[in-house]
Amino acid sequence: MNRITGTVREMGVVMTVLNLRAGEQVGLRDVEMKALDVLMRDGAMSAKGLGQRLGMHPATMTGILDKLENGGWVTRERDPEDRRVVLIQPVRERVGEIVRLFAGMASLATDMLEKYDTDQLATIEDFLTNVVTMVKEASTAWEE
Amino acid sequence: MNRITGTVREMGVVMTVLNLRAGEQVGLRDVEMKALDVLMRDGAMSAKGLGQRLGMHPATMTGILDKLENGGWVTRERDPEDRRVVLIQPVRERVGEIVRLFAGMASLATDMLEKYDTDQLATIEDFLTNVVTMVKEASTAWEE
DNA sequence: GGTGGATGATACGGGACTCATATGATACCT
DNA sequence: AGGTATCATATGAGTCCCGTATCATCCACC
Repeated sequence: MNRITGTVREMGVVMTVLNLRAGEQVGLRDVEMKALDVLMRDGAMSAKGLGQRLGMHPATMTGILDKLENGGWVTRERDPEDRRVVLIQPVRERVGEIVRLFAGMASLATDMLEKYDTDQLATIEDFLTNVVTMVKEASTAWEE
Repeated sequence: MNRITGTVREMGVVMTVLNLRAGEQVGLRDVEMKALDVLMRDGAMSAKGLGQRLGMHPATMTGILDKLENGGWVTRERDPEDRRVVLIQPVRERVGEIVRLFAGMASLATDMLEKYDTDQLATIEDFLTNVVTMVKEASTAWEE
């Protein structure tokens, strides 16, 4: 179990590198790709909502969204329900570039997962879910 | 298994947020904490070696190391074997601050892992190891 | 054992990023 | 209708990142 924490730490390092490398392929930063990922999975949301999801300062979001909008990754539109709010829509065809970027890794991943039986997959999924909730708790514990 | 990839993606997002939040507690960035983590686990190494481990440009490393040295996180010393090389030593007492920062999460983690039996732990560890090698391969595939 | 070409780290400067604060528009409450 | 809260953005200061040039050092080869 100590080996597990060591592997998790190493995973953190290699994922940082992965995000760096992947980002330079499309001219985006880690947090910008994460923004697109969230938008693709959760759908359009307000600039503020997206900023909270990513832990970014509101003023920083403006800059990020300017860049993403200029690059054709997202569009901005006023929320008709509340005209103060700007809804961010991902441009799905464009974001497909990133999906293709990770296509190689995705196929490696499916190959890798095929080696596990159903019980093992359930264990893995349970573990990952636990990690996500744990990390979320730890993050919010530091909000001031 | 599609749920697993979704959870992994979400894990990427929450880890980005975690690193952001943890970083602002000690005034460091993601990559700087990763640098310290690598130094703590692998021991002292050259500036270049560390830069390659983290996928950072050499010139960027100089700035990062200046900051880490000023903050008392690391020391620089010439390698007697090859006087071009600068060996980076982590200052262990100081880096302990970061360990303490994650102490809460670490204890949550051990609690969480206790719920799994030996076989399940082996599965988890195997999975994590596979992820690390997979991510490494994907990263190096993009080097130009 | 001296010389030319590699290699490691850093100085410098330009461009990009991040954020605190202030501003303008809109919604909500009474 | 008036006052306050909320959302996004403009602005400017500080920081970060990297391409290039530079200096010191090593190594291979003669």
